[in-house]
Amino acid sequence: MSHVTRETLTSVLEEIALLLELKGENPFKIRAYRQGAEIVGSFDGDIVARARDNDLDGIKGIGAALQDKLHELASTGELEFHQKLRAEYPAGIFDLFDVEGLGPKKVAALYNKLGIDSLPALKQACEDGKVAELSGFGKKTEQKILEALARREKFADRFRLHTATHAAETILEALRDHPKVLRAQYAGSLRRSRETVGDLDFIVATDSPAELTEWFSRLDQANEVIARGDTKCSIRLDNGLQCDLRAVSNDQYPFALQYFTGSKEHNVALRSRALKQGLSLNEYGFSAAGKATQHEPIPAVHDERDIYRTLGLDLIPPELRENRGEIEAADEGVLPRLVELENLRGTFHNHTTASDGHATLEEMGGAAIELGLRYLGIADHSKASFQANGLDEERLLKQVEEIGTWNDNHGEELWIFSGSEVDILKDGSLDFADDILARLDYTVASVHGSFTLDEKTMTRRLIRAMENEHVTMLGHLTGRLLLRRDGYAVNHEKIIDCAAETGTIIEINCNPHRLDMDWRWWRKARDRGVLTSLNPDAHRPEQFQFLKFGIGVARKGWLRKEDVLNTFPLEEVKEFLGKPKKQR
DNA sequence: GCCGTTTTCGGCCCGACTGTTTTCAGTCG
Repeated sequence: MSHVTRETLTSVLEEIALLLELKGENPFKIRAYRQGAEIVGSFDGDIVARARDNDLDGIKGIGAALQDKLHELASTGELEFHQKLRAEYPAGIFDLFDVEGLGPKKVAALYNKLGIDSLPALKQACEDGKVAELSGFGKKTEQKILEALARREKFADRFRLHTATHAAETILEALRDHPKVLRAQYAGSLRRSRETVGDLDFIVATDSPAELTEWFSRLDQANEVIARGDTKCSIRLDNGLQCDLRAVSNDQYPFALQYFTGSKEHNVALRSRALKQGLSLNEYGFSAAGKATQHEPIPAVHDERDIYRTLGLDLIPPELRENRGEIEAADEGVLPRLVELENLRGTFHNHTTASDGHATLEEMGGAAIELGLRYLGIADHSKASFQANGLDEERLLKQVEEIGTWNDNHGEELWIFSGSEVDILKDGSLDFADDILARLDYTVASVHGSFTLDEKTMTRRLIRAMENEHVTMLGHLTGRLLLRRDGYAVNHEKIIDCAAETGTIIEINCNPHRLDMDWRWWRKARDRGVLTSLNPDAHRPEQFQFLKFGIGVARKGWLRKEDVLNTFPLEEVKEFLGKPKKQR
């Protein structure tokens, strides 16, 4: 029996939904499977064990049929219903859904009428002009499919935050400078601080929407205009990133901003709450829902806060809008006061030219002062990371001396903590002996090799490291590189429990390639009493800017100022690091 | 397939845009 994970359950449910769509099944049944996948994916608890034990009663959205199917899948590793559906279509057909402009109806037509079952077959059929002949298709559709196929080979379909943020801020600035724009903001997953984004959404309030969409389509950055109407325009930038503009009236603006910020799941939950109050909510406003018996006046709405207030909720920060308990918390008035960039007083885990950084200790210190930080933690690589010019004991102790000199001269302005990003070796031991580590102010323990251990062994390896008195924090927990490499297998729950027991901090690595540990785990970790540190892992001064991405992760993870070590004043950090780990 | 202080049956979010049509289906968000 193959090993069943949460991922197995969600992907099977999603695949069933797709296959049912191909067959032209009842759309509501299809949605039930999709929602089932969503619920399983974000379930707070060991959903795999619950499914195996047939203990799924009372989970909203998982009815009798899905319970049976999940139980069968979790206990046997297979699901007959799924296998049978799958056998009706070739495997390559799933790739067709990824082509822009192709949905279930068109994919079904391509397969049923032309036998197209793979991307190469699709390309060939378009080039032969066969696709244009199908009813419901035409010359333009055929051309667009070819373009979409070419684009797939050339561009990524998702983008990391530094790329997306840079483009978004440039365009937002231009929008706000436009004389006909009253208010403007970017919405979508970027506003929610997701770890990667698929496209950018801009909302503007204006009295001249058509003029704005026209202007947007002519932006310098627009490599291609995908669509343009009187209220909506989509362009594609040179790097393939799609940007959508929605132009609305000033009255509609808060609704459009709320709606397009999402998430979809959050909005669905919000709308159903509105309906219970006799209100219908969409991207343009509130209206009376159902049989309008006697409708109370709908309160005026000027901004997002008013929308939430009308629904009896505190304003929910965009980062929390994932339908993971934020609506309930807002209802009870117990939303956390989230940490902000301005709360940060220092930062740990930064590199210098001593290992693989591009700036000297003095340059990094100078940049930290310019940023207004009160303290800085240096943590260069250890000797096992020879590819990164890791420090041996001698060079490390020399650096400790240099930092001492810095503190003698500049400590009043910027205090530097001497540390090490010490490698966790394959067996969980550390790259430096305890007596060396004891001479440092702090350490970040990270895995830089032997990534392919199985989950149990990898988890044991990390736990052994955390049990060391001298390990202050764990670096980039899973080693993932977003859009490039999955993290190594590790049992997050056990790591979080161990961090809580041993008093080990888990860093949020703020590098936009990592953003590790993932935001989805932080609320749980926080509730167990685990502390984090927002670490830019800066290899050059500009990379202190990564802190803003880490703040996004922390906020998405429901973290408050008091959950983040580097919001503490210097004296408190010194006191904290001076205490034995267990007492922190 | 799921759900129920309107319902155990009959609902389930919907508006904008494009392309293929000749009044609308499909896709997207």
